[in-house]
Amino acid sequence: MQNKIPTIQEMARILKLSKSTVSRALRNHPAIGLRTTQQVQKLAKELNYEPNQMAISFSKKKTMSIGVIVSSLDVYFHKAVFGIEDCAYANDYNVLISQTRDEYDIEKKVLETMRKQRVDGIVASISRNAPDIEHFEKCKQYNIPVVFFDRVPDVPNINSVWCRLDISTVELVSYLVSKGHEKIALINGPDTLPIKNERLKGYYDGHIKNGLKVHEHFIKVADLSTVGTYEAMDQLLSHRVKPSAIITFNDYMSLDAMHYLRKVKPGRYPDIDFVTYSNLPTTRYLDRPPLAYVDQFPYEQGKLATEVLFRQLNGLAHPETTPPENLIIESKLVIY
Amino acid sequence: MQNKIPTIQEMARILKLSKSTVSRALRNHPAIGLRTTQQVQKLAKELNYEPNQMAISFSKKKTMSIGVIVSSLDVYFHKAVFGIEDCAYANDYNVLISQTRDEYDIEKKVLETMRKQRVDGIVASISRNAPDIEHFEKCKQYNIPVVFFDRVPDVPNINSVWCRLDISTVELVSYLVSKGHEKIALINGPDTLPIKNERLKGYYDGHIKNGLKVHEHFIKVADLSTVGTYEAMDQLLSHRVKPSAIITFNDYMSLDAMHYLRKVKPGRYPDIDFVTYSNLPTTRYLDRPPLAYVDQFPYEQGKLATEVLFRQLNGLAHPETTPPENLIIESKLVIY
DNA sequence: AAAATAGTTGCAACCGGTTGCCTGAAATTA
DNA sequence: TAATTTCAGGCAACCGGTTGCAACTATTTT
Repeated sequence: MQNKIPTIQEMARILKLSKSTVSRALRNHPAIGLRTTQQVQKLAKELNYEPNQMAISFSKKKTMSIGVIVSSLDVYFHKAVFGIEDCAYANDYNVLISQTRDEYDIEKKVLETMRKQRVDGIVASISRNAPDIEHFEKCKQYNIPVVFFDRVPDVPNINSVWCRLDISTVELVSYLVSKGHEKIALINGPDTLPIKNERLKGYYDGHIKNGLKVHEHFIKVADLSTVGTYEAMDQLLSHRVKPSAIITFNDYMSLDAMHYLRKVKPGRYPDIDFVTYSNLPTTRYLDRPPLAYVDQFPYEQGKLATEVLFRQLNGLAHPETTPPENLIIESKLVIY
Repeated sequence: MQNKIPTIQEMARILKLSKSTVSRALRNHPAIGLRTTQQVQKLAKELNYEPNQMAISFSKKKTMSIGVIVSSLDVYFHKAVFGIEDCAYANDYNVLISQTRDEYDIEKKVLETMRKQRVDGIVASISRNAPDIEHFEKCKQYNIPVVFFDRVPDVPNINSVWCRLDISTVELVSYLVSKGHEKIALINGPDTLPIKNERLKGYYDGHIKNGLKVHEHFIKVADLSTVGTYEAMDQLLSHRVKPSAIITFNDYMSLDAMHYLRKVKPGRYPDIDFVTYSNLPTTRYLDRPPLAYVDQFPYEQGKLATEVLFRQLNGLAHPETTPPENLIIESKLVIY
């Protein structure tokens, strides 16, 4: 009942040609005559021939697909994926997405799966609690280039694209100072080893630049859970000296922090101004949204990282003339 | 410099065995002796042998991967993808995700790509404005089963998993009535042909059940843009008789509608209660969130759809005893 | 002791393309 | 006219596994 799926050999049989000729004719190989080429392409169209991608991948040792590893497809990385897709599709590549849920073990597993699937290259943002990147070592052996983005491990000799936050954080502090704030707190994310801690650096630099003294108890670290943020807020606010503005690690944290201040303990403390990083589109619907945020341009990061990846892919044959690339883009302070 | 990637033939050469023996030994084939099997597996471990998935896919005509087609990886479909992944990974399958951005042309393109990649099966939520599903026809020829979920075309003889909304919508109306509302509006999504319009049905049924008359001007249709929602709200509120409660198509729309009422035209109209469908986690941070929402269980839908897909995949050899499945799950009214 | 059986392993085809090299015919040049 | 070049197409190996079947050895049965 079901139609047979046409293959090259089938078409060769029909046209009484060899399959190599058909293969070449389909790709407009110059060695094949015009008449033959047209004949073959006509038949291919009639039969709805579609090349078997599996066979091509196998024979060319190229899957024409790249792997993307992110912690989670939240709004932020979703934007990054769009950038990656746009670049990949423009190069006729497919995209395989895997989420690590920020767990090192899952990251190792999905990386292994991708290697076994023989993706041609990988764009990755490492897990927050990955202690190392040795699991990426094997990609070298398999000649699979890797470009890290956004969360970039702090080791030499890798491809990376990331968005520096220190300068914008200084601006963030300056902005708050210009609004009259002098007691500025920072609730940072977990302090994991392989990733740079630029929010903290910018926080210090911003205080120095504005001639403010840093109060160490204004600096808190929270895991990224709601409860963790509540605890950090609790500690922060239980101190004698209370901040008048808080810089939070990201928008999810700012939501929790604001919620704690205004809903969990309403009226207990004077209101506080918030500023944050990245940006959830839904934040703008809040009655009192954060005053400002630092845009980290996830779309652009994803796109750039993929461009780097393709340069590495094309340069695989000449590794000596294709050194690793490390691109840094500047984040931007956005005031509502 | 780079290590060679070990293959079966390489190991066969080292052990002076045939490659078929090595191949079988690696998979614990009973016909292979214990000593040989152990020997082979020992060497495989030493060499870090990893089977070439491309070669396996090619020779078995199975890619061990399924395709997922959704309009966008927003929060809602993101949950669905988790359900799909959980089920797929449990069956040692990989997942390829593609977003259509709700455009028919992109849907056709990604579907074609997946077919060329020879995914073993597809789980799809069709684009909102897809006029038909004929582009899925070719999957039959390629023996690629398709399971539609969430947005299910209303045609016979397909696999589908969806969540009925009519009963919950009746409950939604009843809930609002119990809160004293008698003038209840509905801002629905675009009325596209292939997908059932259960919100509207439930809206009518709910009015009948509660002995309320339906005012046609309380029923609006908006595209899913912010501006579209603003316009619908504007029309709704410009009428002499104003609603005291509004049912919105989804949470994004409720955010825009509330924003319009409270921020764009503040104080102009008496406040209105909102209820909605699905649920953004960030909604709870609003000062006046919707009172209730209808949970559509995207995770469960995704998981169930994938289970159906695997049953279809396993039944491919016996299509006569594997009829299409159509599962319907019940949505649930959740009151904050 | 011959025959049947069970347990191992190898041979070779196959999956559907790609590609280096060869061949034969036609066209051009010497 | 013979030699050379060009053009068009075919042959066969290859990518790295899987699999049906044959073959060989050792053991058991008759």
